[in-house]
Amino acid sequence: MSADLRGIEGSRHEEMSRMIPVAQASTPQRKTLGRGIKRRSAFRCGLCSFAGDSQLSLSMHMTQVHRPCNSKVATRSRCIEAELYRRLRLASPEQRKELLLRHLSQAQRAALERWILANNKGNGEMKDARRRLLKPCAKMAKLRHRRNAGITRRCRRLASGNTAFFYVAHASAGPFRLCTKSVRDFGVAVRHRRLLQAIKQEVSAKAHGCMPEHLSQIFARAVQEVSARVRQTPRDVGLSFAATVPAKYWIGRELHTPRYSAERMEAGLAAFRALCRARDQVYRGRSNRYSLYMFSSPMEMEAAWTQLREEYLRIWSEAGWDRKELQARLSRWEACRLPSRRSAVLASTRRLRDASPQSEAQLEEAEVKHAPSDSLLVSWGRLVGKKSRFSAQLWGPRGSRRLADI
DNA sequence: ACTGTGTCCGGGCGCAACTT
DNA sequence: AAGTTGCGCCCGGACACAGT
Repeated sequence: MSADLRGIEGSRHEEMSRMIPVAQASTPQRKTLGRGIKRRSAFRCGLCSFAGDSQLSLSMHMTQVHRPCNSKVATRSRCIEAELYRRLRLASPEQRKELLLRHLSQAQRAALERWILANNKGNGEMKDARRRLLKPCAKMAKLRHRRNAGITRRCRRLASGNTAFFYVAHASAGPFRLCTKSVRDFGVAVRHRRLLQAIKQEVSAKAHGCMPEHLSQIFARAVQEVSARVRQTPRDVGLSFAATVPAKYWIGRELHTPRYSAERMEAGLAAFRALCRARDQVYRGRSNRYSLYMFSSPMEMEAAWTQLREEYLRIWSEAGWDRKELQARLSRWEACRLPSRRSAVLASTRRLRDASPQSEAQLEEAEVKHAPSDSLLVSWGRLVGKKSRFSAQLWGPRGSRRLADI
């Protein structure tokens, strides 16, 4: 089976990758720096001379061309069928069709189809299908309720003593969490859910590779267009939304705006844009404790958090919430996060020390001096804006030094 | 009584460092 | 080189509680 499909690797992957658009891949602020991947001139492979024009083309290249030929492990990234299937889903239906027709032989198409049928059981929802491939047992309970996906049923006790069920449809469209008003009729909730799904699809179709600040316009337009198309006003379905920005590094969770009804779209989008502006001062993307500080220094992270925190407080207090309580809550969340932030810094410090022997003594001094105390992270906040010796040594004057530059 | 809102939680995916 | 691990990001769902 894999043998059938391996025929597509090599000469064809460049052309394929050019044709598949992928979210994030071309997003300018995303920096890709990893195994054999260098960022400088477009998307260039560090192991050969291949130069792709998107992250997808490069990752396809890495997976297919540099895949070890003796690998027998069927992990997600090692399974050709799963990988091809995953990437095809990133393309639009037209592009997918063209890719399949142009680049796969009949035998390969049949092989892929067999694999999809074997692993997918013809389920409509791709996401659950994918989960099912990975953990067959764990997801079965949810698949039984496939029809209910995206609709929450709530049981309420009425004054008469009887109970009644209400349904609320919800969905995510990028950073926006959408939900509708609760209704008694499940069929109505299903229609609401379809509307939300349509908005979601519209947003994801148009948001490929765009900057986060443009997402708000795309979202607003999607709500308008889809509502007009299905002849249901946002008011009819009681559409409301909240937007989120990632903040796990600082508080272990996302930050979100209050919920805004569709009538207050502009206010909600303004809040979202404000949070984005603060959040996007530093790297946004997948990273771990080792790679985090390749992109932003702790001081930069701290400065971004200070601003993000301020914006969050402003937005919620404008919505009528008590500022002191909000501050207390943020501090509580922050406190829970301090140990892992500290370990990230230590991991990064050790890594930089190993990579930069000439400054070893200085780094060790900094580590010994600061490592044992949680106050290190707290003190960063105070150091922001000052030219601290610590920051100057590790990350250079502008805090933009990377391992690759060392 | 009914509805809207915020919080919390769990699970999957992707990436990169680490270990074998 | 291959496999493992840890973690951030993303998403969906459940629930309690306050407001109308």
